Amino acid sequence: MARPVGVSGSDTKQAIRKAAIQRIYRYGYEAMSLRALAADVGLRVGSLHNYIPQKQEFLGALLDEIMTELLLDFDAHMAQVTDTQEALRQFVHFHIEWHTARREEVFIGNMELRSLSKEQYARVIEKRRQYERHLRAILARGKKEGLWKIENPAITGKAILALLTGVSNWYRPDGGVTPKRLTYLYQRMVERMLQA
Amino acid sequence: MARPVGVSGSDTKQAIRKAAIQRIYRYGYEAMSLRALAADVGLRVGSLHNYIPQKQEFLGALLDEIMTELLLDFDAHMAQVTDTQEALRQFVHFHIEWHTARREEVFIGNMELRSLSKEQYARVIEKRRQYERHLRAILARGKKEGLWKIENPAITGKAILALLTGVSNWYRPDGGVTPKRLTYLYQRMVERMLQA
Amino acid sequence: MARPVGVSGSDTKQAIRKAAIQRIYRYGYEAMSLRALAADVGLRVGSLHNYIPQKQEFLGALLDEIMTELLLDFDAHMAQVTDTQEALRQFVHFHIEWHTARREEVFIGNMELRSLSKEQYARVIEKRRQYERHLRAILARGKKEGLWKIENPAITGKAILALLTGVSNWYRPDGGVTPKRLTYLYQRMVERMLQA
Amino acid sequence: MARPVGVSGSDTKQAIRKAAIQRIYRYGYEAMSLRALAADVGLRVGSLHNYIPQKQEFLGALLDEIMTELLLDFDAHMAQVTDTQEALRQFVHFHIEWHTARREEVFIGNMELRSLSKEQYARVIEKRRQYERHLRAILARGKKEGLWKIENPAITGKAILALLTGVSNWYRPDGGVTPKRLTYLYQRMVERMLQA
DNA sequence: TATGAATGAGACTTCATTCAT
DNA sequence: AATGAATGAAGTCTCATTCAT
Repeated sequence: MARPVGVSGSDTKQAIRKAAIQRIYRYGYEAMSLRALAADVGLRVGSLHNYIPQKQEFLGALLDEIMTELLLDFDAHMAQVTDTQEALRQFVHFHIEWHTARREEVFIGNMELRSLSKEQYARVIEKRRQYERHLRAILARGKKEGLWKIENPAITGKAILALLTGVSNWYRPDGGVTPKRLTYLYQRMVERMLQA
Repeated sequence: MARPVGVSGSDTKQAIRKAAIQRIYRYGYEAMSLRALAADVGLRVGSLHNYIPQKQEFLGALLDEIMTELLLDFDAHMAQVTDTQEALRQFVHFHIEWHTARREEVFIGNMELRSLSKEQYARVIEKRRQYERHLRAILARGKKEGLWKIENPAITGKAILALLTGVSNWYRPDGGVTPKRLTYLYQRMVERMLQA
Repeated sequence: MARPVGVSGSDTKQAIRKAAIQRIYRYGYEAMSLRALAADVGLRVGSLHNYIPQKQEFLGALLDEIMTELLLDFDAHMAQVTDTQEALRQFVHFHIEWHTARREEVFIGNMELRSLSKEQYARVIEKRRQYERHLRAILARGKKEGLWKIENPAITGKAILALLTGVSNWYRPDGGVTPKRLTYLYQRMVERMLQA
Repeated sequence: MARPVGVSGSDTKQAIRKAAIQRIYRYGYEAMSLRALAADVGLRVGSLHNYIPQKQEFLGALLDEIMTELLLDFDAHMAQVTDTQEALRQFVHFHIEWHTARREEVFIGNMELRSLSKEQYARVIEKRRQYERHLRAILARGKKEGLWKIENPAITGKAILALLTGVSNWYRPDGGVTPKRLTYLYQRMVERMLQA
């Protein structure tokens, strides 16, 4: 059949992306069949290949985009921040906000690394490390400034990230805790963790 | 064909279990083909079905066993502990130890919940919650005793678990940090997080 | 979209024909995807259907055209020839010339008969037989005139055609042998084959 | 379903090979669907993969086997022959015999070279060239011994092979000409072609 | 005339599973 | 206990074709 009236490929592409994120989040990349994904957006599996020529490439591009957006949003968020203590607070703020607002994406960004090809993995993991470096830089500054007590900066960085990212494992938008409150609680926890 | 000399069924079963854990850990349950698993232990896929009648059931049993062992080991570890502060320290100790010694099992115990059937999920998640309740009980006692400042016990519990469990995402036995030292560092972090 | 400046539909049709011949020659009709063919001439697959409504019909028409041209060119070439010996020489001359100049077309004209529908096959094979009859007629005349020793005219005809057509399997225009020389060599071979 | 009573994999393998040769001969490799091939031997398409893990590899192996057998049979056939003229006669004899007895295999061995991967092609074409070299060696000997008039040995070799191989394009076992008679006719033709 | 969106059929392939041997 | 042969379902992907724009 030809193109239906009033259908734009760009809309469809977005719809596919959204549906894919949902499915990967819920069942995992391997368990996402293209047939089911197509059905989600009202297409037949053959039509999907106008948008997803290769499932594997699609995953790589998706994770790359997620990490790229994370980095860009982070830069924008931190642009004006100079004070180190404020930087840490804003890191927590940003991380919690992003990880609650874009919970699914964040989750698959962490979980489906293992489903990437070697090349894709290298590309995405580098962006992930870059993000971690941002946190470690803040921690290093704070340590130098004598603000915090940090025995092992590498482990402390990993620990804080695990602590914060854990939110995406259980947080539900309708769960009775606002992102604002969540942010506040985690800021306090992190600050206490680093108390001199 | 008859059983080769010197091979016992139980050994094979253990070998399969081990290989399966490795594969699920590395690539995920969906990505583990029984053909490949059979090859790992020197069998053909047909023979595997003497040990794994159903792939799905196998996963359920595996995760159930892991959680059961976790709970049993936990009970044994905590048997003699009465003091609340010591209990927290021992919780961290136990958790870190188990999550470094049995990293792969822990990881798939968290990740592959989504691959379980509804019934399996319910059974396993209940054990998981039970484990969480142990931690929450300690936190509640500490709060009541005025030891710690805990604004939201549920979230604090989730946070501590995320913090600790994160270890299994990056810890490598050959990475220069001993489990003992790791335990110490995390004990300190957790205690500071809860400082009054 | 409108027709780009300076592009005429007829040019495009010729370009498609040429590209199709190349592809069929190299990989075979079944292996020629219309997607790839479209790309060869700078179109998308959808646009191709303005020129090739049906792939199968296209092949039928292509082979029919090739055989028709072969027959027409043959008639033109032989128009003035009356002497029998000269006729054989000119047959060889014509065949070699056509089969080196239009190597790909000749090749697919022989090879892709099996990809035709029954009706197409009947139409094309009839033209092919007609061409064979021209040779057999020459041979028959020569036999009657006592020029050549021919024990089994049918087989001799097949043999000569196989001999000559084989050229299209290995001949390369840049291979160090001119068509003229090639013609001479094959004329001698054929004449010797028929020596009384 | 499990293995039916009285079925041996080896028989099935032979049946598949035979059916594949028939199909490739008739319709070409690209046009041979594994579904159809499976049906030919009473299997479902999935079962075929116990015998044909990869269609492409299967073709490569098939053509390689054909050429290998051709070379082996040739060596056996020529083992006792020393006289040059007799060698040529025996070459024709062998070639005609093989190309009538194993017409389909020979045909696909020539035609489906283009469907091979680069590596497969290299392997098979080398065996083909080896066979050609056998003929060229005979021709060279005859030329040196002054038996024949050969202006361009390379082309003469190609020509003779095309002449002889052409048989597989039209010969039918039930067509009224015995292989013996066919051999005789082609021996005569070839000898005349080379007359000094 | 050209495009892009869609389709349905069918391609090869992988998979978990079954069961006679 | 282990194998090999087979199955059916489903996987990703390709293809020729259609047609509104």
